Amino acid sequence: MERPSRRILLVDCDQFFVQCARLADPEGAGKQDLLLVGGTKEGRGVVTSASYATRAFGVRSGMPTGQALALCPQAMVAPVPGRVCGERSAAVREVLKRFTPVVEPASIDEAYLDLTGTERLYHGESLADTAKRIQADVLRDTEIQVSLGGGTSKIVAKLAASWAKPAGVFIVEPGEEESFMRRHELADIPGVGPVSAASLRRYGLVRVDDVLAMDEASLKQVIGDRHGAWLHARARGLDGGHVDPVHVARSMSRDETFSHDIDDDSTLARELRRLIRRLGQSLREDGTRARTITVRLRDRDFRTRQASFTVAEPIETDAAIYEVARPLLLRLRKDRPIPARLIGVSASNLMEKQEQSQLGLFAEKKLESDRDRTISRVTDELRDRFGGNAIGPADLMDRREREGLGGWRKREDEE
DNA sequence: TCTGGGGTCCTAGGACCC
DNA sequence: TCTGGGGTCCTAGGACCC
Repeated sequence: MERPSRRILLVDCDQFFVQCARLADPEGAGKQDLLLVGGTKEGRGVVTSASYATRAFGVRSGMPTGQALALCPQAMVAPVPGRVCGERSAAVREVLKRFTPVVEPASIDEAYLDLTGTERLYHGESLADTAKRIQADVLRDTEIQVSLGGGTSKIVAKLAASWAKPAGVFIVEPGEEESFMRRHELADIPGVGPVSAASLRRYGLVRVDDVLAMDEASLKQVIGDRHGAWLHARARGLDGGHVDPVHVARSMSRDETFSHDIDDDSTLARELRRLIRRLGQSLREDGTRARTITVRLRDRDFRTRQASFTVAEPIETDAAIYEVARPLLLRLRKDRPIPARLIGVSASNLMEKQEQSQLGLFAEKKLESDRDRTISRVTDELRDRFGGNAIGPADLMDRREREGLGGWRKREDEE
């Protein structure tokens, strides 16, 4: 028996950061056709999102802002309006949930919807008509313009959305997947980036057509079993993916590119502590703890190095994270002591609080106590109420030192 | 014109255990 | 005294996405 084909939509906000910047600043950015969001004239940023008018000049997102301004000197540069982006993203999601509970946010400005089984509920309405109603509701209730792609798989819906832009709807009917895929180059397929595309090109594989002409066995012989099976399916518009409304974070990270390279160990240590403060607060807000801490440095020459360490018992306080991170930073600096342009810290091996009661029993040394965690939550509340700098990390760390919990602050190299 | 910030997944080698 | 294979965990790096 044949299963009914799935009805999947991808809802994608058009130039999302540009729309948000205009909503955040209606009198300034709101009146600019030529608008770049992200980076500054002087700084090292890149364009996060470029308005459609600037794209006519060859501007693309990901391009250094300086380069974009060279192409389009009249453009206005606006910062990424973080708060507005978060609010509108959540608002769009709420509208989508009115149409189906199966909503999977794929990024801040995209979400997959699975409408399989809603035919009767919507009285046999076509997927295209449902998509148009979603589009109209989102615009009316959030002021955000979206495009929608639809099809029988996530990959088809995703590619269809790019044909729908801007402000359109594009549905690939069941049975039309292969002919739709033939319109594309392999590099258009999500997951085929510049490196894979270049290596496929060496085998004469450029368009989806080139892959459709091959049987799976020959394809596997050329590019390997794993990649062969993967590409064979994608070229036909097939992926194994389901629309999964439950998101579990795998990692959390904070990083920062400096306005000028930093070569001083104590300055780097201070930046690391600032990032850990932000990371720690996010972890606690999320109700998760981490077993693995990774410190990352990007050197002046853009080489990126990282060092990580896994502890037996998951941690969540700034002081404990710093205790793990500090030696990692020292090691990276010792290995290659050249100026750094970026420092980052990430937490992975995340566990929810309920999962972790068994783990700490045999840990040789406690990195944080229940009391530490309570204090750090109180600190979060104070920060929320009185602003980011009300209480510094030193307060907690000094206390640890007084009580002999940490040995890491022996060196006179901080602040 | 020098290259953001936040993520996910995969690979590969070595340690360690059975 | 030498020789296995399998499984899991940790670490480092890289491709890729928005």
